[in-house]
This record gives sequence, structure tokens and C-alpha cells, in this order.
Amino acid sequence: MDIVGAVVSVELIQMRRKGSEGTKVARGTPPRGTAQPRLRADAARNREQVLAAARQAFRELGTAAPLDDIARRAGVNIATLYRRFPDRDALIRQVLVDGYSLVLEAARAACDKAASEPSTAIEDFLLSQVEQREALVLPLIGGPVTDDAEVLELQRETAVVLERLLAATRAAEAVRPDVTAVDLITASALVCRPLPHLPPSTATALATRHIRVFLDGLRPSASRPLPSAPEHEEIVAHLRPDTA
Amino acid sequence: MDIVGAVVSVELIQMRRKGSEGTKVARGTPPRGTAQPRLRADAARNREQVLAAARQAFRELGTAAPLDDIARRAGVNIATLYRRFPDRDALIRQVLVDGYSLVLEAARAACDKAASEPSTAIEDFLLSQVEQREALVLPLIGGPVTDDAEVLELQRETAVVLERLLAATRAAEAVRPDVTAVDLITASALVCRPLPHLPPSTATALATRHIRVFLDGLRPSASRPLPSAPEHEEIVAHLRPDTA
Amino acid sequence: MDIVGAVVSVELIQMRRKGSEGTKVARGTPPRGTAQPRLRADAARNREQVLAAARQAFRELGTAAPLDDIARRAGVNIATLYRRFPDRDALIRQVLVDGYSLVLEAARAACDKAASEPSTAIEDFLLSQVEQREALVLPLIGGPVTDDAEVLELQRETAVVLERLLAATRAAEAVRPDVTAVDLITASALVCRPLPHLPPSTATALATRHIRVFLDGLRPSASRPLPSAPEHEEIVAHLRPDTA
Amino acid sequence: MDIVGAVVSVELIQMRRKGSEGTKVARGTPPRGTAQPRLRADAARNREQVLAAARQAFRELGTAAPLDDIARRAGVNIATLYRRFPDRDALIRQVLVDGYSLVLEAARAACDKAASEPSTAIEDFLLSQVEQREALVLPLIGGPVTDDAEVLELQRETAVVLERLLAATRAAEAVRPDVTAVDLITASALVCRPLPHLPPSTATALATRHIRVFLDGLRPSASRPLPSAPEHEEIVAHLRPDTA
DNA sequence: GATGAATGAGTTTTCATTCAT
DNA sequence: AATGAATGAAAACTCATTCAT
Repeated sequence: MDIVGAVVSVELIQMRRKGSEGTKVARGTPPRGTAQPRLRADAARNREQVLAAARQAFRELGTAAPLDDIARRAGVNIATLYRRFPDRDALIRQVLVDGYSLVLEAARAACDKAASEPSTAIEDFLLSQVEQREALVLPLIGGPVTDDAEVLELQRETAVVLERLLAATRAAEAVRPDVTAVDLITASALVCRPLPHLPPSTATALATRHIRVFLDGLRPSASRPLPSAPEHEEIVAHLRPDTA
Repeated sequence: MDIVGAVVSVELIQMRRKGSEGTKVARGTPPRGTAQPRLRADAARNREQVLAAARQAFRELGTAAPLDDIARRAGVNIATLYRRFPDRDALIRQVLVDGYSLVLEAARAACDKAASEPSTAIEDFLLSQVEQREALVLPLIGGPVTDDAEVLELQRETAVVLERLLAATRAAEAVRPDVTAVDLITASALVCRPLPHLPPSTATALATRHIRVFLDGLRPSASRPLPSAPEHEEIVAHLRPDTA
Repeated sequence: MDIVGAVVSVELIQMRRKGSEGTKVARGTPPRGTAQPRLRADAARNREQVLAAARQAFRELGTAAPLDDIARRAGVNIATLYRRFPDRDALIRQVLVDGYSLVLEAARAACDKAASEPSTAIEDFLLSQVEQREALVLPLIGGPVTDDAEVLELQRETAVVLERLLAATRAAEAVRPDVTAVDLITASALVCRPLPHLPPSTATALATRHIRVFLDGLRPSASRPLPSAPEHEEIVAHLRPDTA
Repeated sequence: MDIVGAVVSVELIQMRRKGSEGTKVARGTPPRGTAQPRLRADAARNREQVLAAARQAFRELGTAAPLDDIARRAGVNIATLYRRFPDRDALIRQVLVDGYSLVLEAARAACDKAASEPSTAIEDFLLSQVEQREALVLPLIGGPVTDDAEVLELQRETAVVLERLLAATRAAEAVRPDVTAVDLITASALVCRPLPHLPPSTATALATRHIRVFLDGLRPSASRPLPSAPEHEEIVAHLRPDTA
């Protein structure tokens, strides 16, 4: 998925979160979660460019990437970046929210399909993660923030949806029974990490092969029992700054 | 420092962190690739502390981590760090060399066992990678160096050893035939990445479960054919600065 | 805005803050020294709010206070501030003119009373200064401008009026003879300075007690001779930028 | 008092606070309150130069004075300033502590003399404040910090000492009975404020005359009753940030 | 060999000012 | 007339690096 595509899909999700289910894509839709005076068209465009640039820079350089580098990539002045995101944390937080929103979106889509086609629901989910890995920037290196309320809520909701997906798949005996939602999230997180110094296509090819093997390992026939799984809540409990 | 030496010194640290005082190694092993006057005992200790601190900081903050932060973690003065590593690149390079040395070491150990116990050789290798994930720091974010001759040689040699391992395993029909050394290296790289904000034990538990499923997916019974594999040389060709 | 106009507008604000809705003044008095088209009602209101906010900010933060902070306090957009005051100096200048106008106003009122009640004229003047200390902002910290012609004229006129007041009071033997107009201005200047971190009422209480003691010291009976007084002209001579 | 003099007297006080009562002046005495590795001689010199420059700049420009301006005045690099004072607040705080230390020092000296010469004790105190007004920078404009524990303690101790001084003076009937320690502190605070745009000698002359009149107002013969006094504790209670 | 200190060169952040709506 | 937005320039702050002890 190219950057533009990523941006669009993020906007889509955000529209849905506000309940405006309808009309495909509308440029200039106000992108904030909290109700705010609608951004002017040019400002909204700048904001998305900054986020796209931030995603790219964070992948390449970590979350310590110079902000003026990000502004330069976005083609805006550094002060414009600051106008939208009062500090680095706010920017990181929004990138995280967007990323987790995409994950939730994919989980929901896969879950919806699970009823009719349980055998491919998980595959759909994980491969979609690989596809949009550039936009995820999920487990950000050095990200000082993940205790954002919105992020935590997205994570929780994602886990719920994935458990539902797993339930349907298990019922169809299309997945080994000892795999949990946390395992699927872990797989997403690992596979979306940048593999620096590789061109995107190669990195994606490697990630795809990895997920393919992992998917084969998920089939019931493969079942060699797994070690015990950490509960999702145990993990979420740690999702706050400075815990590692 | 020769390769073995590097590995040993990393292991030493690991052992020390766990309280098991090592005995088998001569203190003061010359630490550079080029022959150098043996370091004084305290100097050698400082050097290892700096490397350990650097590994930790790089994992948490990326390779742009402030050098004086690293010095502080190591409990030494910044000037002492500079005495050992003339610049950031030298430090990154040594961390990489140490990390890749550990990978090669593990590959060799597993390969040696492959003759007698082909069914567990791959498992041994991948699980050992999970175990030492904290020390690997393999695909460093923002690392400007990977074209270090020593690193490239280690990577090449590792690929050779792993192919040998795979050959033995394939011969025993203990692995699907379409998996390559590159897939094993990819799995190592993905699984060793830090999952920030999680305590190490939880992160390792998640990584272990992931690798377990992956291992199950590696078994011949699982085989659903994989997409085509990038050649190892194609990958190595990109392992130089600024290729993205 | 002429001098009377300036004074009036400040008084208006003061009155409004106290809830006593003034009646005696025409809205929309032209606000600049040079004749200008009468401001629209809302524009005039904005202008006064900016000046009030500037007084407050200058007292708290000095004259280097951020202009957008002032705009925020005034509840207007920064660009609106700029429409009225082309630069920081213009704003400072107006605050000074307003402040010195109030001083002159008070001096004139006290002087008028001096003929009939010489014993309380000085007291009236100094206590009125304490009362309106929040509006004076007289000796602005870091103010780059005091060589404004209007300000200098106000200062000169004030000195003249106060000397006249002193003459009447001296004639009635109601003040020690060695006190000059400069001493009264100094007392005003000192006592109007903010005492940061104190609530206004406490600060005013302290200032009032101080002036009360000072007033007692002004009585002829107290007279222990003072050191020589700097001439007013000597002081005015320094009232220009960058003299320290 | 010139800057060098001010520096010396500050050092004196600080030595005393640590109990090392003795030997007049020792350059290079470690200047920090909390026990710290003694500063190297050149570093200590730099530190005092920074503080002297800060006092000057704060008087001229308020506490928002550019830090690199202060560094320039002190003849050190901005990073050297930051090495000693991690942020603007730390610098302001130290200037305050130094200032209040000087006040306490003067209060103590005057109090010591009060037993033998009660008639001049208050005069000694207030005139010493005028003399060292350049070093006091007492009620800093826009100073965001005054809730520093050390500052509060100094203020409290000063009030105690001044009450003792007043008790002795009252016993000798050398002061009106309704004046309190708070009034003396207020007088110090008012009189030390910079009068910008005036050369120091003129400003000091004006301040001296003001204090002379005030002193005359303090004599028992002058007594016209004062309005009620705020308690010192009431004032100290407000000495924290953002209270005005 | 190790360290405290200093500094030049960034990077981050804020602010004054202008422009387009 | 008022405002949201953008920006260049400045100030705050950090960091890599060197020097003297």
C-alpha cells in the first residue's frame, strides 16, 4: 500500500468512528477525535502529510527522528507541524491511534467474513496486516507514549473482535484451539516492524513468507501444544511509559 | 577482537546479569579486530558495560540514542566512552558484530546437532534466538552502518551454515522443502525486535509462542506452498547505508 | 486619542471591572493621537480589552510578554491585536500614555483641592496612586520606549502640577519643605510595581501601609533633612531607550 | 555596591549557612546548598559570573530575559550556563536565594546592633537594603517560582529576626508601635525594584530619599495609626507560583 | 586511564508577523 | 473587521566532541 492509500484508509476509519458510515471517501473530513472546529481544507491536507511523513520517518529512524526532518518530508514549515501537534508525543500518539485504528478495521472486516468463510478469516486478517505494514508503525521504538486512552481502548476493542473471530474459526475447526487474540496481535506487531536497509518490496516479501509459515502453523493439524499465553489484560496493564 | 572473543564477551555479560559467575574465559581478551594492546582490567570492564548499555539504549530509543545517555547507563564518563569508540558508528558496528556473532554461534551449534538430531535442529536455533533476543539488536532502526566488512562476512557465513542445517533437516524430512535460510534469519530478526512497554519476560513469552506456531508451520505436513523467496544475496546487496 | 480620551477609556475599563456601569463617556471616542475614523463599537471594545490584557501581562511578565498571550487574555485573535497596534512598541506606548495620563489626572485633582484643603492634598494624590496601581504600570521593566513625545509631555506636565500642589501645601506648612515633585513621582512609581505572587488585595494593603508611613514622614514635624534631590530634568533626560 | 562586592557578600552568606563561620572570604568555596562535589575553581568562577549576569539581566529585562544574553554577559557559552542551571527556573531560584540571603544577612547585622543602639537599627537595615538594591532582585517580575523551600525558609527566618529587631527598638521607643516586620520587608521589596532608564546612581539617590522619608514616618512622634497589617504568614501562604 | 568542564553545532520549541479566507 | 493558518526567525535546550585536570 502506498502512502496515499494509507492516508485514505486512515481517514475512512476515522469517519466510521464518528458514525458517519456512508460515502466512501470525503477529502477534508475533520481528522480529530475530539469535536473541533472543522479544519480548513489546506490545513487538513497539511496535517495528513505530516502524519504520513512521521510514519515514514519513525520507521526509518525511530521515534527520535528529528521533527524538522518530518516537516521537511511533509513539505511544511516546522511551525506548522507544531500548530497541529503541540509536541512530539502528540504526533506519536496520533500515529499510534491511526495505526491501531487500521488494525481494528482489519480485525472487524475479517470478523465479518468469519461467519461465511471461517477458513480464511485469520489469513485475511494477518495478510492485510502485512499489506499495510508501512502504515502501522505499531510497536514504535522508543515511543514514550502508549498509555493514551484512545489507544488503549482501540487495543481492547481489537482484542475483543479478534476473540470473536477466533471463536467462529474454532467452531469451524479451522484453527488450533490454543491460539489467542494476543497471538494474532503479536504476529501483527512483529511483522509490521521495519526491516531497515531493505527496499519495501523485499521486506514485504520476507514478511509475507513469514506469515504464510505462521498461518500454516495455526492450522489444527499442526498442533503441538503452546506454552501458556499471557492474558491480554496483563499486557495492556503494562502499556504505559517507562515500563521497558 | 576476533569473532569468538566478541561472542564470549557478550556471553560473559549475559552470564553476569544472571549472577552465574563465568570461569571459562580469560579476562582481558583483546577487544578489537585489529591486534591491540591488551586492555587493563578496569578498562575492559568499562568497555563491556558501555556495549551492554548501548544494546539496551538502542533497543529502547533506536540507534540515535544520546551517547551520554549510554555513558550514564554504563556508569562511565562520556569521555571514557569516546576513548573506546571514536564515534557512534564504531559503537553501533561493535554491537552489530556482537549480535551477528551470537547468531552465527547459535547457527553453528544447531548445525552441529543437526546430524544426530535433525528433527530439533531448527527448533534449537530459533528458540535460542528468542532466548538471546535482548542481545541481538539485529535489524537496528536507523543504523547507518551495515556495510561493515566483518558484519557482512558474519551474515554470509551464517547463511551458509543455516543452509547446511536445512539440508540435513530436509534430508530427514523434518522440514518443509520450500523454506530457506533467509526465512530463518527473517524469523530471528522479527522476533528479536523489542516490544516496547512490555516487561522483558512478557515480551519473551509472546515471542516464544509466536516462534512455536511458526515452528509448527515449518513442518512438512503443514506445507501449503510459499510465495517465492528473495535470494540471500539480493538481501545482502541492500545491506549498506542509506538504501532505506 | 487625546489625553483626556485615553484617561477616560482606562477609567471605563476600571469601572467595568467593578461593575459600576459608567454613563458619562461617549462610546467610540477616537483612540489615536492622530485623528482617525471612529472605531466600530466592537472594534473599540476589542481595543480596550487588548490594552487591559497588556497591562496585566506586562505587570506579570514584563514588557517582553508574548503578544499572543496578550491576545489570548483579551479574547481576540492575534491578528486583531496587530490591526490596532502595529508592533509591540505601539502597544507599550499606549499603555504608558494611559498610565501617565492617570497620574496627571490624579495630580490635577489633588492640586485643585490643595487650595481649599492643603493638609490632605498630598495624601489624596498618593493614596489615589495606590488605588489605581494596577492600571499604572509606570516604570515598565524592559520597556524599550519612554522617549515618546506624548509620554514626556505628560511627565513634564505632571511635575509642574505637583510642584504647584507642593507649593500650596508648603504654604500651609502641611509638608516638610525639602520634599519635591520628584519624590512624589518616585513614591508613585515604587508603590505601583507589582508584588508578584501576592493576590491584588494583599499587595494593595501592603502598599497602603507603606504609603501611610511615608505620608507621616512627609509631615514637617518629622523633618530630618533629606539628601540632595536629583532635578526632574536630570531624570527626564534619561527617559529614553537603552540608557539602562 | 558593585557586582564583585555583591558576589562576595553572597558567598559569605552561603558559607555561613553551612556553619563554616570563619575566615572572611575564600574564593572558590563550593556555592551550592546541597552537598555536592566541590566545583573546580574555574567552574565556580563561571557560575558566579552567570549569577551576576542574571541579576543584571533580570533587573533590566525581567525574568524572561534571553538566557543566551545572560550567558553572553557572563562570558560563557550557553551550554555552560545550562550545565550549572538545568533550566530558567533553577537560575531564577538561585538568584532569589542569593537575594533573600542578603536580606537575612542585613537583618541579622542590624538586629545584633539593636541591643546597643536601638535608635539606628532600623535605619541601618533599610539603608543597607538601598545600598545593595542591585543585588537583591527581590520581587522578581514574572518570576514563576517563589515556592522554593529554601526561599520560604529564608523569608520566614528574616521575619523572625526583624520582629526581634522591632521588639528591641520598640522597647527603646525608637519606632512607632504599629509597624511590623512585614512593613520592613515591603519597604525593602519596593525600594529595590529597578527604575529602568535611570543610571544606577540617580536611581539609588531617589530610593535613598524615599527611604529617608519613610524612616521619618517610622518615628513614634509621627504616629498616625496605620490600617491593619496582613500577617506575615498570610503573605508567605501566597508565595507560590501562579497566584498572581 | 578516567573524569569534570567547556563549547559549537544542532534540534526543539516559541513567537512575531503576514497572508488568505 | 476578524480570524485560522502559515512561516521565518529567534530563543530554549540538547548533544557530540574536545580539552585540561
